[in-house]
Amino acid sequence: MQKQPTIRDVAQAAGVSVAVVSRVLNPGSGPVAAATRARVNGVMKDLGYHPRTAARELKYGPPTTLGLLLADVSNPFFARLADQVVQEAHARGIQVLLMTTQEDDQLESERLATLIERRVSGIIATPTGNNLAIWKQLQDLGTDVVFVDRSIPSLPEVDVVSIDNFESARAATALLAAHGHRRIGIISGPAASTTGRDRIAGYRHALETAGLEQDELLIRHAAFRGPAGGDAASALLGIEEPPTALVVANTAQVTEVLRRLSHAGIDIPRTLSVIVFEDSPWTELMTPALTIVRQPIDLLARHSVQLALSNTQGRTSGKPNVIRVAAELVERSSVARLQFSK
Amino acid sequence: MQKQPTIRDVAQAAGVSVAVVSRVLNPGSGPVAAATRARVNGVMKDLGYHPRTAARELKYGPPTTLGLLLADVSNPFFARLADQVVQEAHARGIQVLLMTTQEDDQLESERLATLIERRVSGIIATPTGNNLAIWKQLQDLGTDVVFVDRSIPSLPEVDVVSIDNFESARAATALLAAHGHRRIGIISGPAASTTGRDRIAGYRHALETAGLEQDELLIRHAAFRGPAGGDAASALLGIEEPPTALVVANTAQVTEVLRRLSHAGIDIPRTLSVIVFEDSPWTELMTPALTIVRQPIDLLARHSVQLALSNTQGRTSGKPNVIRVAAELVERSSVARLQFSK
DNA sequence: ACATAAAAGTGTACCGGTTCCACTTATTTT
DNA sequence: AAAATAAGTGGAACCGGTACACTTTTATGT
Repeated sequence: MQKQPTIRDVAQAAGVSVAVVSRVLNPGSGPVAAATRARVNGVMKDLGYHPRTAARELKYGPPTTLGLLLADVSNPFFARLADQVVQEAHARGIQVLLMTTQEDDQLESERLATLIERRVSGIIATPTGNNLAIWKQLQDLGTDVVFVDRSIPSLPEVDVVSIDNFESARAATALLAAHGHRRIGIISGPAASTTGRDRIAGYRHALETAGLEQDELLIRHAAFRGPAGGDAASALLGIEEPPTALVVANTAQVTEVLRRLSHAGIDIPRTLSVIVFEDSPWTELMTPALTIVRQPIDLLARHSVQLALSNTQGRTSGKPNVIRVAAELVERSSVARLQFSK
Repeated sequence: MQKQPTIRDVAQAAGVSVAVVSRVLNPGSGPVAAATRARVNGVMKDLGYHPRTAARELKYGPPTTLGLLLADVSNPFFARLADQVVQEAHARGIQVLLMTTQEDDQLESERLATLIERRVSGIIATPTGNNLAIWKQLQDLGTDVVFVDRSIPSLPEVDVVSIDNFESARAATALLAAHGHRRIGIISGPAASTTGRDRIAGYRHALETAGLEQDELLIRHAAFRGPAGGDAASALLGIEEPPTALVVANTAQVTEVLRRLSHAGIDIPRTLSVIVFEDSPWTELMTPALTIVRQPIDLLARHSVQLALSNTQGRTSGKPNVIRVAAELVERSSVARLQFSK
């Protein structure tokens, strides 16, 4: 472990002032003779000098770090979002501080406190729905906050990037209705989540349009974590007149639901048609290949990063941006045409 | 956007010196009267004051940030590793800077430069295998470097945490041999990667022990990215005497391989038994449920974080730590007992 | 050749915390 | 009651860069 050289060590070794070294470090900040520049660069290399980001940041709060606060990263949807966000950020020379909330508001507030102390220039987050005061404070502090995937209705001034949840669920439900299904179940996210609610709304709309009766027993809200999805599936199978089709609109619970269906001996799509909100390569490898709603994660990531950097990169738009990108319904083999049985 | 209050603003508003405010901020750093502490805390809350991490870090390089440099995060294995690492780090009050290399040494070197400038206390990485000089420099600088999953043999002084690749591949191969298979194929990682090589070595050992002939045609190295896995699968199916069993030891290529097998009309396990290195919930939902090698990701994460923080947290062990945790072979239904055909 | 402008380089205050040391006041010891 | 000790607080240097104001050197124009 060697002692780290500072800019003053470099200046001394090169026989120039620190100001010149700083200029070499930041091209464009002032004139430096070519010979001097070369000499300083040589000394920096010899000494193994690297400027400290922390010292730099002290002067002007820097748009060089971005907070990414997700529920978790084990969920493939969030994982791929994180992957894309990191790539987008790196392409702009921005670093990403990754944090998870585990869907816990207490943890969320701790993470947010850390992000405040670090003075990150922007935050991309899947909010739990609480900690309103902190979110507001963040914005007052000038931090660009972007909610991705979900939002908080009582914070309308925050930018949001998500898929069109209403339309996605509507389209999925409509597809099932078009295949003759009259009893269509849905397992969505918690009623407290905007995604959960919006998808249910789209579902209801599709039923209405198709002239189908709405049965509250067919509508299930499940928590994002734990066995909630599986339990909802079991409950759905156990009602008097069980559904012949199911929309699994809670991405985090897709495998739980499928596991339960499998254990219950359900034959997809013969006894139950299924559409899932999930875009893992595995969905195509299943027997049968699953019909899915695919979220364009790359677009979500690109827009999120862009918005999270907007204030600092100029474009101080007055109104909050709400970007809804279209999801794609990919038809495969888990939806059967229902024979009119009665 | 309000102007951010500094410690001096707080001091003035509370009618004390900055030194006192600093002591309030860092309990244990000096005496403060209870009444004063309360007053200062009140002012901090009123002003919405939050100390800047950057300013803090300037004084003493702080063990408060850790770099996590992975190939990518869309691969579920890395995603879950990232998830666990973040949790472990947070539990210790450490933040995680997430970066990806896309398996590209150029990108890797850029990321490493950034990590040096940020003076992170530790780095957990899946190295591409190049950039030896930079890795060495990092260590000289006193950064705790931990390679996870893979390693670089020419850097024996770096800590490594991984599963026992040799033993895992040996056990998987031995299981297939025990089921009567004599033509066992393997698709592993690139020959340049330690995981790729170690797994092949374990495979060879199992064949030897079982008294089976080794056929180089049955051994395939595939890149981590792109269609390499699928191509290897096709090649394997196309040889004169194709295998009756296959070990997919390249986690990143599992779905690619399965997709190709599926397209080729292969019936698992009737015409081909399969064992994959992968532990997604989906493997259990496949038809048939896949026999897998499960990596204890939580252990990998825990040990990695621990080692990455070891220097700063005391324990300046002299020799590099090499931790190999056992992987678990989970038998399900994708391995068939081979009838003696000839 | 001389004025003038541009280029190159220097000194130093500053960013926002932390910490050492000096100093004052209260408490304890003998 | 005097001396020793402890508690509470303030002043200022410092961490490692950046940037402004300023001086010195070199180039340009007529």
